[in-house]
Amino acid sequence: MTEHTDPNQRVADEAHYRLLALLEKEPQLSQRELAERLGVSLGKVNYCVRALVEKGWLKAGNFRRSNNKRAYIYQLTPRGLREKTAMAVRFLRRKEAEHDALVREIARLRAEIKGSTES
Amino acid sequence: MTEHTDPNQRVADEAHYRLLALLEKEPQLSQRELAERLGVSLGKVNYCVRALVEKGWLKAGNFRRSNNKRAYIYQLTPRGLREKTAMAVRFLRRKEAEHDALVREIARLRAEIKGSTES
DNA sequence: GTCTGTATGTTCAGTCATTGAACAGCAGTA
DNA sequence: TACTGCTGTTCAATGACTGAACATACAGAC
Repeated sequence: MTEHTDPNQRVADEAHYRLLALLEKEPQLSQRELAERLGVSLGKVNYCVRALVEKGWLKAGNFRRSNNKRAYIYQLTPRGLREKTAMAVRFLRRKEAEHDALVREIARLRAEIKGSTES
Repeated sequence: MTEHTDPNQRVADEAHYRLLALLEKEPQLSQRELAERLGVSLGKVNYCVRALVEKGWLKAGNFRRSNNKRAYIYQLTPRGLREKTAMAVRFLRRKEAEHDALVREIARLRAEIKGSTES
C-alpha cells in the first residue's frame, strides 16, 4: 500500500464527510458538541477539523458572537461544499452495496435459524 | 467498564459467529484458509479458534496425537451448535436494525445530492 | 484594573484490536 | 537422512481511537 496523499486520507473518509455535513447545518457547534453528536472522541474531531482546515475545505472563522468564549465558527468553503457533495455520491454507492450485502445476510440468517429449529 | 466475562468476549462477537458458521460446513479448513475466507488475519483466526475451543464450543480433532496429522478438524460441539444458532438470532435482530438505518441514510444521501445539484 | 470561573481548542500517553512475518512441529518424498 | 510443504503458534509492531490534562482567553464580579 503506497501512499499518494497525506496520511490523513486513510483515516478520514466517512468521518470527514459526517463532519462537513453536520457543520454545514450547524457551524456554531464546538468540537466537544461535534464529538458528542458524531459519537466520536474530542481528539478525533480536533484531528479531523484540522485536516479539513488544512485542505481548505473548512475555514475556522473568528470569534463567535453572543455570550460564548473563544469558540470558532466552522464555515465550509465553496470547495468544501463541492467536496462534501462528491463524497456523498461516493458514499451513496458504497451504502447501496452495503445494503445489498445486508439484505443477503439477513436472508441467510433467517434460513439458518429456520433450518436449525425444525424438528 | 467492569468485566464479567473473560476478555475475549469483547473481541469476539461477530467473528466467533462467522467462524462457527463456516466451520460447521467446512470443518476441514485450515486456519490460513479460514483467515482468507473471512477476510481477517491468521493471528485473529488463531485467537478466536482457541477461544472457542476454550469455551467448549469447538473441538479440535486429534489434538496433540503424535501418530496423526498436524492439521486439525474443527468440529462444532453440540453446545457450539446451539450457541451458534442463538448468535444467529441475535445477529438477525442487529442486522435488521442496521438495515433500517442504512435505508434511512441512503435516502438522506439521495436527498442531499439532489438538493446540491439543483440549478 | 485584577481575579475567578468557565468554555474553548490542543496535546499526547495509553488502550485495544488487528496484523503478518517469523517460528516450530509433523507428514510425505526423494 | 535431508528436504519440501503445510500446519498451528507467537508476538512485536501498527494504526485508529480515546479522554484526561493542559493552555488559552473571554465574561462578569469585584
